[in-house]
Amino acid sequence: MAKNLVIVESPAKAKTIEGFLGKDYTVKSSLGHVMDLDSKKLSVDVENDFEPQYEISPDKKKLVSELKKMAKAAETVWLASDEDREGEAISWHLYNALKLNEEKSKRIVFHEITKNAILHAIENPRSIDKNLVSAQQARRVLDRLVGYELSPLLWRKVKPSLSAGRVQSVAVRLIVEREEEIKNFKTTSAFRTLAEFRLSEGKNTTRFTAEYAERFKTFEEAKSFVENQAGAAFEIASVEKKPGKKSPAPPFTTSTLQQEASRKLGFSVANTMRVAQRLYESGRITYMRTDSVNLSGQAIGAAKAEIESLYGNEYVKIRKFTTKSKGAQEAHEAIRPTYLNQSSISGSREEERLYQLIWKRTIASQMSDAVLEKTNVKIKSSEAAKMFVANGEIIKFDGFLKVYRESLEDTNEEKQETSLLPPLAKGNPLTLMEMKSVETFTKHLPRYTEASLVRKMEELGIGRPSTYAPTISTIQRREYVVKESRPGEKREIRNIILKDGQVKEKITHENTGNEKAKLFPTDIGTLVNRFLLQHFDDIIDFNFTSSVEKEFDEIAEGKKEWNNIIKEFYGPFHEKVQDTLKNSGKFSGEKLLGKDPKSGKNIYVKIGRYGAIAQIGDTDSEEKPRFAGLQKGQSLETITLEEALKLFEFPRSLGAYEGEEVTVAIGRFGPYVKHNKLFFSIKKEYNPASLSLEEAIQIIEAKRKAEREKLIRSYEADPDVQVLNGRWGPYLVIKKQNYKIPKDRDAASLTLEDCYAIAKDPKNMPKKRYVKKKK
DNA sequence: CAGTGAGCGAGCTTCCGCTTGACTT
Repeated sequence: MAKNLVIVESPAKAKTIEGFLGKDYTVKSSLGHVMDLDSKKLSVDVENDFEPQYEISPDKKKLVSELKKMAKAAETVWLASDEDREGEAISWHLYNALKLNEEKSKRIVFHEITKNAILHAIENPRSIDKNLVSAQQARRVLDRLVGYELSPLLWRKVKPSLSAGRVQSVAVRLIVEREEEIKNFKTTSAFRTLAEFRLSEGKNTTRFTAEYAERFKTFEEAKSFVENQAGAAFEIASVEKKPGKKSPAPPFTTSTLQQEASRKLGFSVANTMRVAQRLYESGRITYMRTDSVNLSGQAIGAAKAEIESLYGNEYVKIRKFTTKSKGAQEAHEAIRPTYLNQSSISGSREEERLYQLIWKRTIASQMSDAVLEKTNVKIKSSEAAKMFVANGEIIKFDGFLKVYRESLEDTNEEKQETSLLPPLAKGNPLTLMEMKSVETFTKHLPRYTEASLVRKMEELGIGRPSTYAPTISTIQRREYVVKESRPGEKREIRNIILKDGQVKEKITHENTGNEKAKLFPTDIGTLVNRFLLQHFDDIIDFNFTSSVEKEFDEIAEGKKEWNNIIKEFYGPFHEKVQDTLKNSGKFSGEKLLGKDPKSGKNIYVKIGRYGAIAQIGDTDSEEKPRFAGLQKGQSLETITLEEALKLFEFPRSLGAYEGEEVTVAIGRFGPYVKHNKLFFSIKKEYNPASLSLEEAIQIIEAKRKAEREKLIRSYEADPDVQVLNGRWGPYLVIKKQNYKIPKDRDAASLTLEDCYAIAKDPKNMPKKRYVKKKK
């Protein structure tokens, strides 16, 4: 057994470090936290100074006992978890879980995974920083108290299984409020007038575009302006040249990597992290969960050498970037290639593309500025009060743009038009080729994508690199928000065109409101947000996290006691929870839509136990109300009385088939046809509202046919065994238990013995995915 | 997810932040 045991957080890191240290060192990883609060209980003693009740995490029991054994045999245990709040707590928990003591254990930290940095760290050990551990404890306890008191309140007042928390509830709030802004946005239009010119004299026939400095509010104004330009004379009034420059973006952090991979490669946030993880594990890139833009000295040196050899010395510019995002803890480097001399790697297509993006961004960050020349030209018309303006931009030196250009963020701002300008001088007469006044509409703020939501959260200091992707998944899994693409609508655009001395009007079309993979709030998300805003606006305040972070910092500095901070928060918070529990009724978002014209009963929509429902009749009337679930795509916000009434037309009888009644209805899994106690789901091609008996029979017969073809083999000797054809190909059933059939076996020729053998092999057991919700 | 879908109603659900797992049916 080695004399020294070093414990880091990640296995990939452990492997690298073991290579640096001699045979006297064994390097192991803790795989993150090893202790946590029991998830089944509150596990915080609110009566007793908020003492947290930690336990060894169930999935870490084996690992901890293994580490304990190794620690016992070792002379010294080096606790080398990351140098931040969470890392310090991990070391402290290891210290306790492994039953270490002061003499036997040492705390070390390093910022670079190089031999020198590790050796230096080992020469300069320290002890565990208890204040930093207390700060982590405060963070942990606060999140538990908020999450585990608010969530059950939601179960009681809104709907079971919901959740709320310091981070996720703010993420949902951002999406809900953006949607409200969009709903309240009033589109207006104005007429932009663009003119295409060329020089009247000389050989250069390059055309260029200029925009008139005023926008017209009405079609009439625009039209009379354009008409007046028909006989006008144009000349260059001024030419102004200004130098400009562009600088490269800093190297990637988790958040910026997620944004760029989304914009440039179309990756979801979760996918980016999955691919980056693989690159990290295969030693291609540095750690992918980081908020640091810092590059190690070694990396900068390698980047410099690479740029020099690829593009030349004039393209090198060494830069030190500093992190400006709130609450950054900087335990790691920026995300960069491990070996900068590899501009590409071989792997899966996704790995190759993501790697290349990281390589380019890192290299570009150490390259020269791009040098630009911006030209602003003003053009005078003899018949107009204001000027036409043209903007040009030429790149005099490309610098970092040779390698990488950051994608533009999706905003509602119009991009300024620039065009390539011919050489122009003051006084040059111009010939008007064409003039167009085009109706343009104002745009609402864009909806969030996964990646732009992460950007916003980082800006607000909410969440951490390790939680961005999981948080985005959580709010979708809870059905607070949905990621969707929606087609836009066609919109008419009025154009006024002046060409060859004639003014014409023309209608063109544009597609507007088209959304791709954007986040939309659901009814539940909107309702929960409204509830939290009404009762706990302080918790979902955008500044809540940053203000508690300040307090955590003071705990870390030893200026405050962690349990006092929690006490100050918990008192009023808990009281509000109790008060809401007692004095506030069900929060269902109930809305009266109108009256049923037939019965005169009220029609409501609201959120029920399983989601959005419509209700006909009043709860307190003698006759019980009837309920019907809303269809996919319908929402409390937008459903009309007519649509709600239609929901009550189910179940509907279509007539008889084979002497049995055929009905159509809508269930938990969508519309279905019922016949002779059997269910047949209705595919999207059919409309359940207008389904005819003929169509229903088609559906029934199609399913029967599939059923008939389902049986591949059965065996007389054992009727419990069947080989069936399912949605994913052939499978085996023995006594209602399903088994996979290995790919190299021919399903149709399996003997009964083969079937038993297949069933015995545990590899063929169906995977029980973590199906938490059974029903 | 290898068949589901309605009435009863007990028991369950939940946070954030560290890390990878064992697979893709």
